[in-house]
Amino acid sequence: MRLVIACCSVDYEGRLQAHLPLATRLLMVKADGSVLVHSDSLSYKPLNWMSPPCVLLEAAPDEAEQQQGVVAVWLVRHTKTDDTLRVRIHEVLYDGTHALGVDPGLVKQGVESHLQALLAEQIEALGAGWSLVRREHMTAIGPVDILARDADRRHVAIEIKRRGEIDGVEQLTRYLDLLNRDPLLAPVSGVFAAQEIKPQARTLAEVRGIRCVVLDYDALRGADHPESRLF
Amino acid sequence: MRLVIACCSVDYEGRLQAHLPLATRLLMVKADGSVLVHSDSLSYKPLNWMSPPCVLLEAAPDEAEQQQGVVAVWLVRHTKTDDTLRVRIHEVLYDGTHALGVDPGLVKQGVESHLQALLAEQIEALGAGWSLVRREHMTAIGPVDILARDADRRHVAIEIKRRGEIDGVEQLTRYLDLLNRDPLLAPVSGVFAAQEIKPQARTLAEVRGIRCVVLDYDALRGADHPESRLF
DNA sequence: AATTAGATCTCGACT
DNA sequence: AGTCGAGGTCTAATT
Repeated sequence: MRLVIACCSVDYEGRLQAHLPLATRLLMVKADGSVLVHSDSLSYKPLNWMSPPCVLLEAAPDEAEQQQGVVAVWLVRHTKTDDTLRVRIHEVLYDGTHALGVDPGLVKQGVESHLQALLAEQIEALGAGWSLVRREHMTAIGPVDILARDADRRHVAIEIKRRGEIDGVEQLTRYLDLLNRDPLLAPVSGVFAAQEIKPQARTLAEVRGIRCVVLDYDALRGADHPESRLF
Repeated sequence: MRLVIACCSVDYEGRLQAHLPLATRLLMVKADGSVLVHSDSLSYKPLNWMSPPCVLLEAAPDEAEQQQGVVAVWLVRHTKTDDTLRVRIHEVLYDGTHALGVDPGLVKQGVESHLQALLAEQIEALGAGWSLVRREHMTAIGPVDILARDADRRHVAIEIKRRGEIDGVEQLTRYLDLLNRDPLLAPVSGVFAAQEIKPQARTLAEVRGIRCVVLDYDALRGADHPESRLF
């Protein structure tokens, strides 16, 4: 990884056009050729960047650029889309290269798939006498997260989100429309389950007769496998 | 901005739990206190991070950590949510601080708002005799991008996206349902306009009688204001 | 402060 | 290669 602290201006042209006026920034060049331009605040997202696969060409400034004080020009070009990033460097304050090696990568816990697994194993948390039919029940327009039966053995389609918003209700509605056309399944009711449900989503769900359930991840995990924490 | 190249392991606990095994990485500490952990590949996104507002506490390793070769521990805590990032440093390969100053920020061109402005000014691009009623026409569930009239003076609601996907069609459908209940406006037809329309979105739109239009940003810009390019 | 919709979304999984 | 859905989404704009 090459790190350069430089006073520079940056222009991106590709899916849109973007311009960064002259200022001091961090330029990060990664082993895969990708380039990130970071300022000293507003974390997470670079001000400007180029994703791999791309190539970095370091060129000499032309006469007009030299007169404006440009000492080097980086031309970064995406090899598939021809998006380009042009960095005009006026002053280099630091330039260092460090060997980092391959990263073993991130281990995650607590995402939607875990919620789905936990709820499937504890389907009776939605009501006494409920039973699981299957996870990822396939339909013509995609898989329903969980298909279950209530205490009266009637089918229930369950859509699970970490954050329940309006498009999740729309998605569940499409599944319910489809499932209710199947005489072997109908009538199928709906449950919208999430760690957090937005007011608009709740309102739309209730209008459509879909039950909303707020999930407590820690409670589900604790009740199910108290010993299974990764950390 | 402080840059540290170090062999380290990282643990995040907050909205989920995440663990990074021991490896050499770049640690970036910004002026606002935020911390980013970057590897040498997979651009754009840090492996792990902490957003402001947060505080970095540099602590001495405890005995168990010392025996594992930990020479320093960074504890980064979000001051509102209590999310924490724990960086255990085994070896420091570089540690430098650079003053960058405030960044003047990014200037963009070519995003959805530009598309909307261009199409509003050239509404006749959708058909001869069409006229603009207004942009951002307000409804009870939010603003419709463009409300127009066709050659027969009938109302048309236009939803604009850079990439047209299924949720955009759902959004327009909700607007149309609502607008068609207003006797002063009904009947209102729909146009789904985007630089790119996904097949599923197109199919759903056509089933619902919504016309799909693919927008050419360069053509719209060129036809309207050939002299107004920012670059 | 809370909510909504856009993003050069990115990223991974699956077809 | 394209498509779809999730994300510690992030981020800016608006209420």
